[in-house]
Amino acid sequence: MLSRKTKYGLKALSYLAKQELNRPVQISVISEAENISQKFLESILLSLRKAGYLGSKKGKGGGYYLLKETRDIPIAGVYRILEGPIAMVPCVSLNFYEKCHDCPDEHSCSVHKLMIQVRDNTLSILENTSLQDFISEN
Amino acid sequence: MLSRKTKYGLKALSYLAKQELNRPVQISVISEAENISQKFLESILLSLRKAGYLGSKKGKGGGYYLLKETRDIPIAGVYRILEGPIAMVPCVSLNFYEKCHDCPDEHSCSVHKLMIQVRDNTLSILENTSLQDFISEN
DNA sequence: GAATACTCTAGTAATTCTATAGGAATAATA
DNA sequence: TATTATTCCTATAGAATTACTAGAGTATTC
Repeated sequence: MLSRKTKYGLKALSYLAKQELNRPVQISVISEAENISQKFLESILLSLRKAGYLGSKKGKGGGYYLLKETRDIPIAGVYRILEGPIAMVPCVSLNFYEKCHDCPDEHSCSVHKLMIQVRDNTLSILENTSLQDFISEN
Repeated sequence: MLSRKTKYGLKALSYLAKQELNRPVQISVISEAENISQKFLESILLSLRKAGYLGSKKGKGGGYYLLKETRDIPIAGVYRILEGPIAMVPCVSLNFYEKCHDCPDEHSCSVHKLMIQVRDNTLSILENTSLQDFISEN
């Protein structure tokens, strides 16, 4: 299941994507519109800024805004920043690979094979879906 | 990411599926073969038995054994027992539906739509993969 | 310089995960 | 019947993660 962090992050991004002009939107505005704890959202938006998805402006009239076109933001990247690996087991992860502690040999592991399938499938959706598809109607 | 519980459960099932005769296998044998804590495995196998996947026999010469043909055990069901919902958000789950606390209206939620796609895709893999495919070579 | 809004570090409460402990119940066998 | 092997069941505990919260600090605008 998706953590709230990721869900909130996606909702915030789509909120920003829906703005007509790409003007800074304050955290408080997004948090109210999307029913998200303001302080929590604050930390989420900060991660997204550090990852290069958002820009920010301090002071009066400040806020967060998208740095790229919505078409150029695949969901996969956002997912990795907020949720972590897309793969279901670390030994199958492309970006966060780790050996499983209980498997002497990956190639003989039955779970391994199945999870490669699941990963490739999920990945193809998340990689091919951009924030643009995400906000368009129907 | 998959919990260890689910991973261990899948490994144990595939271990049982690989047995030539469908004779009871002791927990201790599986736990040693698959590097799983015996007590932990005990509780996992118990859940699988209660869910109707395994039969058990007590006393000397006892153990666990599969109740169905490997072809008739789709991974999806096992996943639901051990891991829980397949969907990434509860509001999109078929078997564990729950309203999201932060969404006044599901239909206007951008996350909702995407997660239906992800769910359908993952589901089609897990539903169409049986324990049989799982243990066959390559 | 006052008000506004993001930045950053820490901490904390709640929940879930990963087991572990210990004994009761059951079955086979000597 | 006594012994031994095995599952069954309940409870609990430590570790890790999640979901926030607090508050001081910094930059910007008016």
